[in-house]
Amino acid sequence: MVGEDWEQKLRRGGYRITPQRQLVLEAIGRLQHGTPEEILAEVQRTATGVNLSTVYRNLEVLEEVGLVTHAHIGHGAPTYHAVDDHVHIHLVCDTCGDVASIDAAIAEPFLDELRRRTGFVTDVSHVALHGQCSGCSSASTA
Amino acid sequence: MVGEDWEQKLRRGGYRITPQRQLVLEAIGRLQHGTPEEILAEVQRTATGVNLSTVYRNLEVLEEVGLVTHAHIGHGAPTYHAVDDHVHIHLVCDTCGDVASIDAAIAEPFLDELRRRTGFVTDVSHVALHGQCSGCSSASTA
DNA sequence: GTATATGCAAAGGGTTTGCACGGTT
DNA sequence: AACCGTGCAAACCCTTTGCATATAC
Repeated sequence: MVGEDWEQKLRRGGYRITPQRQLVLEAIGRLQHGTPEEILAEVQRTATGVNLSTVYRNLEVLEEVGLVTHAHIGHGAPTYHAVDDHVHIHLVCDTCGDVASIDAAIAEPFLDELRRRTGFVTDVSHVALHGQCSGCSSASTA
Repeated sequence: MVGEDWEQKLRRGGYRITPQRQLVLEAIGRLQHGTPEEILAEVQRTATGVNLSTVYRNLEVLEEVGLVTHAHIGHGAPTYHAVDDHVHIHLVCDTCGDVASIDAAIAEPFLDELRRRTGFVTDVSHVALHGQCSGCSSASTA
């Protein structure tokens, strides 16, 4: 579930290994992706005492050591996911609210071109595209 | 500055023409892009009495009738801009915080491909890419 | 034993909403 | 005159922070 080296990564960053950190990491692994609140809910299925602010603090730490990332997929809370997941792009439908994922490879040619032209290096896992999913766009065209 | 048909667009949507709506629209035109707070500040250079909640309500209305759009470029407040601006993509540097703009045309081939493969229709003006600008990425590679 | 991490509660930013008044149509 | 829009203030959501306690090292 959670790789063997997560402890290494934390220690290398000067952080301690705590049950809360492990639980947060495992919760993300199980959920695939989730907001801080959702992650807390998942963590609390195992340990009810864990606090929201602990989740926030640990998400920050886990992100700093490269175990998780987050993407902003809408007006509300960001979504966190494990770094070792296959890298994907979020497609957020602003009409029905659905969030789909697609393999990030599809964007590589574009992002390469972008880097060539501007020097900008895109964090692929952080990409969220807004628009309309196929269902909603055909409904509004009809 | 503000096109001639903005009144038309509002009326067609069933909305009234008010000084506040005009001021918000003009402020966005002058700023090119800005958060609700920044737009309020610009509006208040002309009319001090205008309220933040009025700005929020009018941004929503102006967006609904197609006069402005917004993009989320970071953890904080969204950025609004006029629709008749040349359409651009935001490149947000997560290291130095700089936000660059680039003509959206560069993404068209990718977005076309995306639509072909998934049916997802992307709102181009709403795209914000996170990563590192050329300065920061060469600094961290060096 | 010491420094870091946690829980709790309060504070903080950004945004929305209820209500009475004022302005557009 | 009717209804929509505004200002004001309170409420709300999400996130951060101060502080005392607990825990990993």
